[in-house]
Amino acid sequence: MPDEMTIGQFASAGGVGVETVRYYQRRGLLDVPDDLSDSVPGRKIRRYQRDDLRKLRFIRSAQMAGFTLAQIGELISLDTTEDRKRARQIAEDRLEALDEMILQLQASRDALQKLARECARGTTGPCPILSTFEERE
Amino acid sequence: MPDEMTIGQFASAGGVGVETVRYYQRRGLLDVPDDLSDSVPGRKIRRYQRDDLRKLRFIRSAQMAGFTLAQIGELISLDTTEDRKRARQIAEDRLEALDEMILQLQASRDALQKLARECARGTTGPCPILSTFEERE
DNA sequence: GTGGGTTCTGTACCATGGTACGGAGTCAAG
DNA sequence: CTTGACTCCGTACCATGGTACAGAACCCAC
Repeated sequence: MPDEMTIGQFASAGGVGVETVRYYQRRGLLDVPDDLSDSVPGRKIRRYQRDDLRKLRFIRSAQMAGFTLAQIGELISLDTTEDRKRARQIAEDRLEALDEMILQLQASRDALQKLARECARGTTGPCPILSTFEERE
Repeated sequence: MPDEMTIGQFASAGGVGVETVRYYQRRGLLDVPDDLSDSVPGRKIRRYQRDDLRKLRFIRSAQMAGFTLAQIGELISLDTTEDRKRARQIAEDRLEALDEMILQLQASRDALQKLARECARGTTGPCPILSTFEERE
């Protein structure tokens, strides 16, 4: 992976499509690099640095953690500010939501496993799909 | 909760809005009850039964488990058929995805907790937000 | 028997997170 | 010095999962 990347290399290094990179730029999550009119004069194509990649990967990870793009935007802008309190607040809110989500998912997981087992037992008649998710509220 | 419900009672018993019920009907996930022209002749307003509620709650739970409405539709239709194999397949696929999701979420959880702790320690300077999600891939 | 709150039907609109496309410019290899 | 791949920019389109009307009919209470 070269140190200066074109958008195509950058996107695939981050595991996304070129269009997605541009979308994140439109959303203000990634910034558009070097103004390409100044600095290196002969250059009309933008280059992306490792730092951009770091940010892009952050976006993907945070998304996996259930943050929306809007929240991710806030996190990124907090990264450079001094507002520790706000950053911590966001993290803790998400932490709480995440814990709840994990519990919920685990319950669903168990229900599904039960379903798979029920389905495995015996070979005729319908599986009790609807009842699998019942009485767990 | 009465045994025969109007759509409004039905929706709130299921924890959704009336429009959502209708949406699920349009999607074919819930069926539209008794044709209201035949059966009880004087009646122009549909009634929902406990069984419908069971289905509605199933939909919500399955959604929580990460199923899309399309998959849920398939599950529901399998519930009454004999295709145990297919039902089991779907359940197992989702089980796998769910396990992965839970792991991912737990990793994110840990990263976030770390972030919150970092933010708590010391009161000045930015929190290391971006780096929190780093090097865990 | 007249309100006011539901219901029914249809169609329109919304947010989120992308994906696609057209047309022009750029760049590196042969 | 052309050709083919990639970039830039704008705008349009997409799927998912709803949410919001409008206009008419209904139903229950007073």
